[in-house]
Amino acid sequence: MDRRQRKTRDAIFKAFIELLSEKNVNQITVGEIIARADIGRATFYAHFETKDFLIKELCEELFCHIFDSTDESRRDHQHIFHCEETSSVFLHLLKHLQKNDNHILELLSCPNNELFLLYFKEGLLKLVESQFELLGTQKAEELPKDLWELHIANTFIETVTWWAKHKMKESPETIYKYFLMTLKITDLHFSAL
Amino acid sequence: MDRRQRKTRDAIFKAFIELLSEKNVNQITVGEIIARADIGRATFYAHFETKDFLIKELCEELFCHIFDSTDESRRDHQHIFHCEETSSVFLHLLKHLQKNDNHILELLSCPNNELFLLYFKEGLLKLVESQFELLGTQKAEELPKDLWELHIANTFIETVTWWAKHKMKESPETIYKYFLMTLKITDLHFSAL
DNA sequence: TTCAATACCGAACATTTTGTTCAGTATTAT
DNA sequence: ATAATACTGAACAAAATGTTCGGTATTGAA
Repeated sequence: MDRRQRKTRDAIFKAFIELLSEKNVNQITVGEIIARADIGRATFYAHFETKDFLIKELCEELFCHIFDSTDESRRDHQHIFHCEETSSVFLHLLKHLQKNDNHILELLSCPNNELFLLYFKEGLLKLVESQFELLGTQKAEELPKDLWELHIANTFIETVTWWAKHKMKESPETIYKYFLMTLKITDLHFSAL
Repeated sequence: MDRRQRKTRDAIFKAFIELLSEKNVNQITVGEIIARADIGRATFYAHFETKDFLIKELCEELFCHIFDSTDESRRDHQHIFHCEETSSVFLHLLKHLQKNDNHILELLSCPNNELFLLYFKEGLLKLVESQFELLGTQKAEELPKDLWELHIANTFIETVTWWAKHKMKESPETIYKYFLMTLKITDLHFSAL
């Protein structure tokens, strides 16, 4: 990609992320973005058809490396930071998130984060599904497989956003523990519901 | 409330819900809403400041009765349909949803449903919290209480949206079972993650 | 029934935002 | 050097938002 393109693209992303921390998505206009990014109006539209597409591509770019890094077929990828092999891809993900490259967690925890969560969930779901193939079928008769996969993805997202809202005071290991604990519940709690 | 007000308000809600099934939120304009609702432009703005407020008030109105009906202090409310007492407020909720009054499930499962889910979650969370007070503290040392409450609310929403996406073929009882099953997980599944 | 209050109408208007066009300039890769 | 391509910036068209206001219709209460 042309260096100029890369530059303006990043400027737009940066400006947009900044604005997101100040107001919610619907209130951000293209005019504000180009003013902040300091680019021409025509340039913006040369890059993105609409604001929704901007968000979509932003998410793809941000989430891409983080999910790719968990992909079995690309295990030999170069990490930005040193990454010890852990038994769980989820713990792996949490460690990535802790580095907070590109303000991913800010995006996921800002007001009006719905769209970001949507794209994050999309990637996560693929990951969960691929993990499941490795594991084979499990009690499919009782609980639909897709619902179960959905639940794991949702629970991970819920745990991560909770973490972000708590300013990430806990360690990735603690959060991973919480993640497992919310998935695995003692009978005690249940009967009361 | 003035009958005229009530009438236009409902007309706006109805038009908006209709449009939602055809296109996503961002693409719906005020112009389309007033055309469909067959009201004057000024009238719309007399009722709602922006589209976001419209959504907010729509949700409040729709979710109000469904959550109120689970409120302990209002147990003597008149249900729209006969409602046998069940041990679980969640099953109670599912039965309400099955009736599909006011297209609640359509809203929760349409594309760009993020805002609706947000408001639904808000109400649900209050419900869960109130249920928890009755139950007392439970292993608070190990898993933060708020995270646990969040998890129950999220799991319920996830199960319900899954149900809606499946055209609600399953019975409320089955869904309730799934809801409990996703919360309660066997050790088997886990170790592999 | 009468009457004051108020909600709606609808058209006109100002403003904002969106999206396009294009000639000129700057940067890039080769 | 050069051809291709990306950016500029201003002007423009189109669409959407939000406001104003005189006139009309409905309502709830006396």
